Amino acid sequence: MTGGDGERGRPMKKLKATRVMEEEDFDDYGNDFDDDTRDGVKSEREIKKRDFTQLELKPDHVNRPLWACADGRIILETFSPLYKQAYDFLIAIAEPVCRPESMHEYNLTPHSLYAAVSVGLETETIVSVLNKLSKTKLPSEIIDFIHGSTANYGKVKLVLKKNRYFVESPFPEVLKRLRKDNVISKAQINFEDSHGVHEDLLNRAELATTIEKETHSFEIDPSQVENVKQRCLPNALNYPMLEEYDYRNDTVNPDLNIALKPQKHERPYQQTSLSKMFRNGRARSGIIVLPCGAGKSLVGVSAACRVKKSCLCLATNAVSVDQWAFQFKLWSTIEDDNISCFTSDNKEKFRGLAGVVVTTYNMIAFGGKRSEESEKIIEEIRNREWGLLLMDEVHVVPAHMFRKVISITKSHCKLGLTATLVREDERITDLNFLIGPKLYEANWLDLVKGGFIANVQCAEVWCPMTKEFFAEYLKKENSKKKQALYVMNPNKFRACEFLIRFHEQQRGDKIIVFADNLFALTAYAMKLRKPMIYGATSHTERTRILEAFKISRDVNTIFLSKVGDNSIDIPEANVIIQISSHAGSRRQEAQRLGRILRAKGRLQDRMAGGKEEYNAFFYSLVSTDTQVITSLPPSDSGAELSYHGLDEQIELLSKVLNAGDDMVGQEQLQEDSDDITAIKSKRSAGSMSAFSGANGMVYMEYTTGKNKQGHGLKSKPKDPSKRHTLFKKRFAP
DNA sequence: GATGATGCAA
DNA sequence: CTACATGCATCATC
Repeated sequence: MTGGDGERGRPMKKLKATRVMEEEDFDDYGNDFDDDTRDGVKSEREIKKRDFTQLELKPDHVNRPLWACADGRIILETFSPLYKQAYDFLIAIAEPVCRPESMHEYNLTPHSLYAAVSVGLETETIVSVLNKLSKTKLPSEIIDFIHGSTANYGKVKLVLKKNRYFVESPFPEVLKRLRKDNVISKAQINFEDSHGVHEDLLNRAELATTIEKETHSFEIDPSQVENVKQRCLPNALNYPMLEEYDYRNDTVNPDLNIALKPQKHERPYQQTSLSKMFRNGRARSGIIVLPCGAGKSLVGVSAACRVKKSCLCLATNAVSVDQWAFQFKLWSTIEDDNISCFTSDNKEKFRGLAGVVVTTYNMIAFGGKRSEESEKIIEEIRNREWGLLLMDEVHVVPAHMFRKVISITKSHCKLGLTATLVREDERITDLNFLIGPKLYEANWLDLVKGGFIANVQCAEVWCPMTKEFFAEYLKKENSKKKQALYVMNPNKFRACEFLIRFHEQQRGDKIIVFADNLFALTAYAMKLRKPMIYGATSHTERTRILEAFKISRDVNTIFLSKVGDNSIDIPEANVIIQISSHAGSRRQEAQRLGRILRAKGRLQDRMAGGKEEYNAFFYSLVSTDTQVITSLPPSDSGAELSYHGLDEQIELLSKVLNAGDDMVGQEQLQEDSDDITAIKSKRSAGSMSAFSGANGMVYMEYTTGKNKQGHGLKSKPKDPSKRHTLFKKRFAP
């Protein structure tokens, strides 16, 4: 770790190999140095790395909350009185690897340290605070690593001037070194060393300050900006380029008349995140991580209000675009003339010198033929110099889209907003250099405690396959049929029905049921006579159903396919039931979880106090094939639920088996779903107590909201004392 | 001018 | 890998 670039890649690599508890992947920056190719060697070294007996304990180690290991790993005790301080500190300097209940693991990486310094922590502060918190004497490797990773920070800047990009530094030797690099030298436009530089471009005042600071610079090809930035990252040349926007002294770009409305105030954590972005009167590019429902849009609008220059706001779809425009008008004093939406069916062009344009990533990055109208507006967007590029839901946009967007638009400052940096593939690997370092990540638990987001009850519901279904399941080769059997498991259906009834009738909740499988979605929705929305549902139909869900007391449950993951906004819902054949992707879960977090924020405002109460629920129904129920108990207690009788189940089974690969005819689906929306949800006065003891048909594994916190979505605490009081455990696992 | 079907892209 | 969903453009219809 003390050595060159090759060494630097190692802590990350190691971590991947040793990861046991979770598929958390924060640290892969495409660093592919692989010096341990033979597995045997690897594991031996691994064992040595895990041997901490050499570490020197401080005498008062009991009072200190963490261990810092020579390989850059940091283990934090969550029960320490200093936990809170240590947590805040670690989140700023290291990447979270794994956060189970009592011990958290973090990893120091060049990137995490880069992010730390970019939000204002100094090298010596990092070392001394870490030392204070550590139970052991800090290994010299770690100290060297921190120094090495932070020493070059701030030496090089990327500056946008009159639509041209310059690499600037007060250190000529640094620039010289950079230009020796292949990628960078190719990107350079003017070869003569431009001390005093581009005089033609600068007015006298600018020139004066340039000379005063003795700044040296060279110009680079705008299309190569991304490559140059990447070469400068910690894992390559290690001169990460600072992108700061001195917006107050920008006399080139016209000001935008915008401010926060006087009565609107940021919440503490929103202020904190903004304070990371705006330091020393400058705006820096980066990513802010806030849970859905914690008010990301206010952060975005606030940022625009501080910069007071033209702002390009990008969202994932047209619905989102309208919402952003609405948020701007809601929170800020922006005049209607100065804000415009740009989507395929709403092409407003803005007049005036400066303004806010809200559009989609697609619209900017679209490669195909454009309508004449679009072409004009796009041209306008290309040619403009944007003060702020606001990028929403940065975690769902593929990297290539960013590349395109960032190379097409010219912005002084980029702010990425996201609910989670959890990813399932490499798509957002590059966010750190495409946008900037993570500036702030809110602590979920703090927001819950503060009543800013919902206190979510998360439960995994294990539904054993019935004998007949499981028998067929084992027989089938066709994976499609297998999946159908899995998801149509009658016990799962009954669990779903039970949960819907319970929440509708006992608590008056609003429920969303997610099913990725269209066959299951339609089957469930039709059997339970609930409205559903899926891809083929028309736009008008969607709004009709959502409106009913929002307003009507009779429509309290809706079924959604994947459409609901991104594009549909349903602030009313506070219960989610997931029917997935396989455990859904983590990102998807986090996203869905976010839906109900938002809702509850508002509810919680209304009913102050009572913070122990759960006010949102997240269920994941899972078919288990590991245990087979030998016979369905013939008790009457569950008779009000569907598929109570064996006959019914057999009938269902044959339906599932007979459903061809084309499943059910689409026309019929369309018709039926139309009917469903017209039908009022059936209310029966059945006693709920009958269900809660029901037949031992389901085993409910319950995980606390606390453990779902942060990135631990998949953790399964085993403590039975924490089970939901609602459910009585019938079978031991 | 809204609405819907269709094709294309990624 | 497939299934599902998306957004944009164009043409046709009411």
